[in-house]
Amino acid sequence: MARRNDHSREQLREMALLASESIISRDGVDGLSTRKVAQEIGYSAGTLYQVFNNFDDLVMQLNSRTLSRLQLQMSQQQRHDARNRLKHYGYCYLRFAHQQPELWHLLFEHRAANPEQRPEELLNNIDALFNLVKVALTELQPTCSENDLTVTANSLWSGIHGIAVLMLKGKLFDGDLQSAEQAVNCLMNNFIQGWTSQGERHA
Amino acid sequence: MARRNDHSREQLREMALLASESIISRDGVDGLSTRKVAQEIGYSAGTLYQVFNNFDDLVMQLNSRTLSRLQLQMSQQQRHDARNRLKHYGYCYLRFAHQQPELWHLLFEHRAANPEQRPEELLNNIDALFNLVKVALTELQPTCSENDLTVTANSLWSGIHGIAVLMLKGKLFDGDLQSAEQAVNCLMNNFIQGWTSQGERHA
DNA sequence: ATAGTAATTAAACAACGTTCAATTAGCAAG
DNA sequence: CTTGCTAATTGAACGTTGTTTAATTACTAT
Repeated sequence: MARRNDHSREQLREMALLASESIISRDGVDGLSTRKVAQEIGYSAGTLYQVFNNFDDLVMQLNSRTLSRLQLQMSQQQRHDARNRLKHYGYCYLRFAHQQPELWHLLFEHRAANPEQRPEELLNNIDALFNLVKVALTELQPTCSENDLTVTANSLWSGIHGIAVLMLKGKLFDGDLQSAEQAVNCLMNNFIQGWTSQGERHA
Repeated sequence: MARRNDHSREQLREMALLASESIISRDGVDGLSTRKVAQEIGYSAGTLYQVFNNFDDLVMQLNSRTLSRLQLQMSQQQRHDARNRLKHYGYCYLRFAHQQPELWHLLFEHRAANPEQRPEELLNNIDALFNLVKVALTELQPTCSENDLTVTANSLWSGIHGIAVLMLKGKLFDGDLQSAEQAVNCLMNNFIQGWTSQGERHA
């Protein structure tokens, strides 16, 4: 029996999340289980329920970490030109999905039994990510209304997300990064070209 | 014990797939199980393995049906104008996802343990769907090369797919159909506008 | 009718998330 | 230093899951 003061609750949480990431990188998303995590950190499965509400809670907290890592990668090395910055965001997103397909899959494809218990941290990180896109778009069209901006950012970024999804799904883009990057490039170029072309705005 | 000549193999398959769809619409994707299907058709779980290689095989065959239904919806009521046809495809795709979220989720989000055993029928249906898009794009740019056409169709359709994914995910677009349609409209307008604008092509 | 074949089943297996009574460790008071 | 209380930890149990297999049963052909 592990002693009671060996690790604090916070340490336990940290260990469990770390172990989870290790298990996922070894056995894939479907290889993650409470019993494996428990064994890896030297506790029994029941103890995990002192730290997490349930399995989905563990996954959510894992996703929070993943998302903030992604956000970090995207927000660093800012380019001056808004156009190139948007492209950079798309490539970052894609590269992240390609480098950590399992964590990415868990982040965007996991279905919680009770979606209501999504931690705020995760929702905030999503918002922060979308704001990066909106800021860049604003620079391209300073006169654009807030509402149109939101729709446009949503549309464009959904597109990038779709490319990442289908890249990992494997069939489209031969599942390789380069051809997916080509798709991001194509989408970005045409979308931005259309959006900034004189005449009517298409929000 | 169900009698041996009560149903042919093909009938059994049909019954199982029908029962599966019924279970999914009642209990959701995660409510689908071999035992439930077996019970619903009056056989034991083991018998299913005479008709399906495994659970994933059943899901794949279910997905084939779903996809061909989607393809049917998309290919009917063809509009003459290529631009409007593309939009129609997008709306169809979105509406289908919205009306049958569980089957749609199973179709695009299910991860087979062994992805190699995807039935050809499913792959063919995917190709057929993409061809609709490519044909419409060709009409917009008859001089476009086959390679550029493929990249463009992939990019555009991935974008539509991404919107559908995030609509069902619930957070973006408030999870409602109307605002997702707005996003499709935005993406389509800007993308097509950019792609058909004079000057450089962005494949 | 009987022998042989093939479909069907029930039971078993391993693994899953989750719960809970029992146990044990740590701390505080006497 | 011992005793008693509290709370962390555990192992076993429950109800699931997909899948396999030995035994049984139903049909067919001789």
